[in-house]
Amino acid sequence: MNDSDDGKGQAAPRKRADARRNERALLDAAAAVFVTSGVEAPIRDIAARAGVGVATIYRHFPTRAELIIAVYRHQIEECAKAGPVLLASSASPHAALGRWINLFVDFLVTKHGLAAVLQSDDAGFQQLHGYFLERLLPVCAELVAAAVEAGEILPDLEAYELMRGVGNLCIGAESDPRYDARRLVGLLVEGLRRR
Amino acid sequence: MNDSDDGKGQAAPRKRADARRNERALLDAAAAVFVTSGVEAPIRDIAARAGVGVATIYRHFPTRAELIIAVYRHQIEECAKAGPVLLASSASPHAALGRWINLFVDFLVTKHGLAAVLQSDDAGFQQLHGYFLERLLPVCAELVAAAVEAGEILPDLEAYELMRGVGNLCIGAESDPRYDARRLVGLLVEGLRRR
DNA sequence: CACGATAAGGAACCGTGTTCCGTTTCGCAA
DNA sequence: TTGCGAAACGGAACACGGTTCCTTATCGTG
Repeated sequence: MNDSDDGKGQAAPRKRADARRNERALLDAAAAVFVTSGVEAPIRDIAARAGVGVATIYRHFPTRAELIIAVYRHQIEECAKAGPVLLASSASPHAALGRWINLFVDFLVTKHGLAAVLQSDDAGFQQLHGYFLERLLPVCAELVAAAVEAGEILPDLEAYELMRGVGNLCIGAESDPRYDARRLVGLLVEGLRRR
Repeated sequence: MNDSDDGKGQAAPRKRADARRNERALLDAAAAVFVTSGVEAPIRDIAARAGVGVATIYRHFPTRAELIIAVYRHQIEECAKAGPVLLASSASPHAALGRWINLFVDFLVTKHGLAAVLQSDDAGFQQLHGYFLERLLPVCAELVAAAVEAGEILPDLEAYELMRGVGNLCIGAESDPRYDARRLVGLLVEGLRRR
């Protein structure tokens, strides 16, 4: 990744030093606040923690989704990259799929409120949903396809539906000790299996 | 937990006629608005539709959860009552469990936003969560127990977890044609099966 | 019919997201 | 080093929805 490349691809108009400093401060502050108050924490809290005004957040991250993506982009990349690795190193495609989904679940469950916001039908979060899909769906689809080809699972479920289902199962998992999302996801993956 | 009866019925101190009229109007208005705008529709919308002031809603239904419960109470009762019936009339306990869960899913999926709000960790909705649990968990538990006893499913999942999982899978199902909650729930139930 | 209790209505209040605008800071060049 | 225009900033102001408060209207009984 490039230091001043925002990932949009075109020639970046060269940002001012204070802008870069603030962006960094915002990312750090957001990460910290997300941990304690969840990804829906008030904008003002994040701004305060970063020592900037609210408008500065909007300038750098016009939507909350963009801020969330920026904070977690690295971890999401990691997860995406793990797919092919697991496929190559596991005993079977179905096993790889299961392990990869565990990775995904671990990520979601440890980010307070992320799973919920990911499925929100609020317009501002479509971006977030879109980003996750764009980045992780191909990986998931590859694993599913491999498992289908190996005859381990039935070909009747789209990878999209699987990912949404898994995401849904993770909602609220961090705030209810009686609810173990991992177990249910495991059951779901088990249910895919051809019998 | 409940002082004998948490319903409306018995020792009511005799309400005034206009109060009863407004309560009815509110229930009708809420039902209509829930259909078009979901269960999180603005209070003011419901008040306007019923032709009353906002305070009147709070007087009759102090929390949104109470309003939602009042609107859907009848259907929830129906669902609860269907459990034993299905158990008696189905070929096997596992089949009965599957059918009953389908009923539950159908109910949730057709109530815009209800599944989401059901899992919300917002304090005001704990009541709603609590009511569903209180009413439906015993039914589900009975079906699960029967299936376990018949040796059809493994005894390693609490009915609570199953219900929460099913509820979670229903989130957002009404607003995404690519996502079929019924199918995923079916897979989950399939995953329960002993193999 | 009068009067007290019950209920109604809507303005006001509060917290949070979002926008606007005057002020400050930066980076460049003279 | 200083001056200047553009970039960026901060916080007040606005929008919106939930919740409360207080005054007024209505009910129903004596």
